[in-house]
Amino acid sequence: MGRLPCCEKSHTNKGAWTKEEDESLIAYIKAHGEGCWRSLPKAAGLLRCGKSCRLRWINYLRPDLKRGNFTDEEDELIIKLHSLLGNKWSLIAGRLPGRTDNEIKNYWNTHIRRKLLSRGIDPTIHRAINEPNTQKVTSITFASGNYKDIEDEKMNIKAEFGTIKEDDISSRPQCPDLNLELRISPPYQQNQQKRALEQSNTGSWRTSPICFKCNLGLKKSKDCSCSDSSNGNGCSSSRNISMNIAAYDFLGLKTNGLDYRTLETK
DNA sequence: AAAGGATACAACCGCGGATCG
DNA sequence: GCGATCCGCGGTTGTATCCTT
Repeated sequence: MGRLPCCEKSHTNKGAWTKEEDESLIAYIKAHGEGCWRSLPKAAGLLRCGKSCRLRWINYLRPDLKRGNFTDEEDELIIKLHSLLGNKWSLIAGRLPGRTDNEIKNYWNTHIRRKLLSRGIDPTIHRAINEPNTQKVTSITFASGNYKDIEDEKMNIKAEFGTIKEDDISSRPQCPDLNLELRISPPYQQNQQKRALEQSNTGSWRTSPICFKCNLGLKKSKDCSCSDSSNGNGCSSSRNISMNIAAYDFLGLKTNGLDYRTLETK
């Protein structure tokens, strides 16, 4: 069964937005707020479909958007996040304040892909192009990370999820470029009580009730395991959850004064 | 200076998941 | 439980601008 069109195509404008249309949209959203995109065009007096309005607002008109060139810092962050998340542009955008998924996607396709290719790296799998691709893996580079911290982190990840094989940790060449073959599985539940006790004593990150998926911004995932957290809220109310320290260290995001813990996912 | 190609990015399209009645 | 509807995402396209010849 096909979907109904999102709007009456014959009565809508397409193509580039005019200044007047922009102004109408901004004025309407300022007065009434975002949301209800389907009815917004009519209410705002725009001959556009709701999706078009939403896109225009989110990608171009929102006042908190950061226009202009991407910094090297942002470049590297995008590469790291892409190596971990793949083409999940909205999740990546959620870690870059003032940037939109569309902008990052375009930037990736026009700049970063080329940059990686010029470095001899396959932008899809984040591996050297001439390296035999026996297995798709997620590569994460901690260029500025402390190696001991990384080793601790690997042990912590193992303890948390119980799914990284011992030889993955001990037998890898000891180099700062961490190449984790991530195996995401239902979290390790057995020690939750013990960890809850630790939390009360130490406040340690390992005791956080927020699951790994939520740390990655995969809220409301069916694999989410923190819905039974002590406050009863779990991921469903975690729109403003700060990334816990472990996760953002793990992602290599704690860099150069940018505190990504404060960022929201959309 | 003009033509053609390359690049950048705004906008569109179709799909899937979430939500509602 | 099911269909209808809405929203958001990722891929793709269209077009303006820049660059090269």
